[in-house]
Amino acid sequence: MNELKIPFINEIAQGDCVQVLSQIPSKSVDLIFADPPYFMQTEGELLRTSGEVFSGVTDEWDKFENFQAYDEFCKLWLKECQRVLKDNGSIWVIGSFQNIFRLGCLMQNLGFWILNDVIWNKSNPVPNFKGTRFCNAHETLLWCAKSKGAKYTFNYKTMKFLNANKQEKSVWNIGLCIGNERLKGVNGKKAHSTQKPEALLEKIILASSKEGDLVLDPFFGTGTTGAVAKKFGRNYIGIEQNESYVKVAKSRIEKVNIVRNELSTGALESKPPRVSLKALLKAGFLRENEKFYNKKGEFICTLDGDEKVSDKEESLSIHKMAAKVLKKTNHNGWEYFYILRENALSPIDELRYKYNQFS
Amino acid sequence: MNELKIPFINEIAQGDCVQVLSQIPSKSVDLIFADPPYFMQTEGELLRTSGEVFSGVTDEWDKFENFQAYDEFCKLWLKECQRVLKDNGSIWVIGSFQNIFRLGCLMQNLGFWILNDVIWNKSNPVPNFKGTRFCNAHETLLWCAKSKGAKYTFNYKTMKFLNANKQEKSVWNIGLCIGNERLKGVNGKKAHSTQKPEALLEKIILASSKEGDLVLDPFFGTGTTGAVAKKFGRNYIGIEQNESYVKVAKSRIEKVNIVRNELSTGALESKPPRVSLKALLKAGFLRENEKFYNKKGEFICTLDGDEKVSDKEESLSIHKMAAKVLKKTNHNGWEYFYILRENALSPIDELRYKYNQFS
DNA sequence: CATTGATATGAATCCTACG
DNA sequence: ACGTAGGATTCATATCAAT
Repeated sequence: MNELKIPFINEIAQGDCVQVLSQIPSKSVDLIFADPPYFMQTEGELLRTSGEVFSGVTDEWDKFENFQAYDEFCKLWLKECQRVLKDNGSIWVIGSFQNIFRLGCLMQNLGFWILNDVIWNKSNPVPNFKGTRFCNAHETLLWCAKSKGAKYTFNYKTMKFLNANKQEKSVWNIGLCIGNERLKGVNGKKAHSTQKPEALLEKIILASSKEGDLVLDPFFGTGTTGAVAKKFGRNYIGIEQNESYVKVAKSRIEKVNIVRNELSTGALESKPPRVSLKALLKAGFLRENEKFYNKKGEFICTLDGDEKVSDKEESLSIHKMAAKVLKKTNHNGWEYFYILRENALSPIDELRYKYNQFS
Repeated sequence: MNELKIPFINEIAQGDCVQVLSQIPSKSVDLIFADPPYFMQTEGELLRTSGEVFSGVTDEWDKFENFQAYDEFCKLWLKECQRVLKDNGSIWVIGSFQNIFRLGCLMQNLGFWILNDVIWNKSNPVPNFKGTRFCNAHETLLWCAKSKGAKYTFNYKTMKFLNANKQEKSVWNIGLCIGNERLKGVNGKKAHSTQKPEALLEKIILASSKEGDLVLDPFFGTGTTGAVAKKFGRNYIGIEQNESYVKVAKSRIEKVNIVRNELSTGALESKPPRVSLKALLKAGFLRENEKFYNKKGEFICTLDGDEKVSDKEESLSIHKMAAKVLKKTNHNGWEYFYILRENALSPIDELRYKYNQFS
């Protein structure tokens, strides 16, 4: 195995994003979350309807000459991200309409493969004070595999569990980062102008990483990614240029308590053991010529040899036989068939778990 | 005025999109809605969980060699759209993650100015059958002015009215086009693989066009844009290559009934008449040294000359005076002040409407 | 007629571990 | 790396038949 010496693990590297990235070995990171400058192109002051000045993003780090300069900057850090990402890793990038189309186009051109564009639908957005457009109530996240056809981690069942046991969709309703969660500077003002809510990072990390994975955030800010990574038992690397952000992030992450549960460990993703009929027969869990019934107790077919079942017309796998009965193309035979034990129906699905336990 | 001879008004031009566009005069169109091919890049067959083949988009018109070919195609029709659009017109483009980032980037590069990216959040999306990603439950619309700083139509109050009198946001919850609305071919199958819901076009047209405006759709399909344009008293031009789509669209639009109400006419957008205090005084609606009260009947200030009001400290406009009392920078004085008529408080806001009516 | 249940379907970048 | 067998996977609506 290649023992890569990866620097900055569970640390914050203060410095230029691309320069620090260049020190990280290729294919060493499982997950990347990037919240780059949005290049908002705001001009002048925006007044609230009350007449106060709205405190938006006016930071120096959000200023670029033009689209071309912004594109070039993004191409640099995106290429480095692609290099440090493991072949089966994935990357999330967040933006809004000012920059996300440039990022998406760039990423496609670089060979990233978009898995989803996820909409962060803000439940409490800043209104459009002047009534000149629709209230901009969302931001867009791009979730990409390293390349077309590349593998990636997706904890489908964990996401489903967190969504009232329904398949999670591409639109997420999450509130802004406000209240106690919003980090304040010594002056009582927000410490960072674009701090992301932990709920957003929790979903991202639980969806697309495993316990012990390494999560990289090249625009670490006040460290939401690091805090959530630590909370759920992931490792992190933070890169941040601004010293005051680094300071805030460090003390924040120190205070984080680790949570270990079925969500963070990926326990919900476990798959049933792969056991063959042959093995079950050999171990005595199935009998020769065993009769298979459906849930209602209707006789369907008989074990034929040690691999297939027969309905006297033909010999098929349990899956194909279940599908045949249901007039479908595919069906899971383990879930369809029952056998008789002590005059009662017993699901064959239990057998593979028992076999796995006792062997 | 320039009397442009615009062809194809309230007709469907059958032919190549760019070729037909080239026949339309520059700066002649108020609104464009474009639903181009998405370049879905699907491969092979997708099976439903039941084992049946899912009938997605396999049309020839959605096939392109690669991103470059797609980009070049889009650049051509987008440039023509920009040419035919009036300086104060706007354009909507719809897509999903396969193509929208390319379109957005292209449009920014061409000088279009993004006003909003609007999310069509589908209430009943097709699930992800295999559980491999988040269910793709939305599409993205780009709404752009012709250039930075260009004017555009936005019927803010109409949108607010339709959203339970709250400012409309950038995420719209709208269902898929199904049921009776979905046009069927003679075989009973969907006539077009990607027919858009009328609810979507209704919102777009009511938000960003005026009665009598000309709405262009360069990818007309089965004519949802034309049907909704006609319904709300707008003119349309449809461009569609496929003869069978044109046929369906024509008969569809013929059956459309025109609806004329406060939404379609833009009546909700009317602004209060601009009347000066001087004019009100001269016409006798205000008296010399008239006393101004707040809603509670508390005396606030006195008419000072014929342009300002005075609280004995200073002489200000009614707006600045209202703001001063409320300790704000700005406030609408017309809505704040009342006068005494027949021993009752009467809003001064009424005066400018009365003046307008009788003069 | 109201209710229930089975079936159909919608812009889709839709499997993976093992040999 | 590549082919193949095993087996895991769906939500909201509309329609229509059956009760």
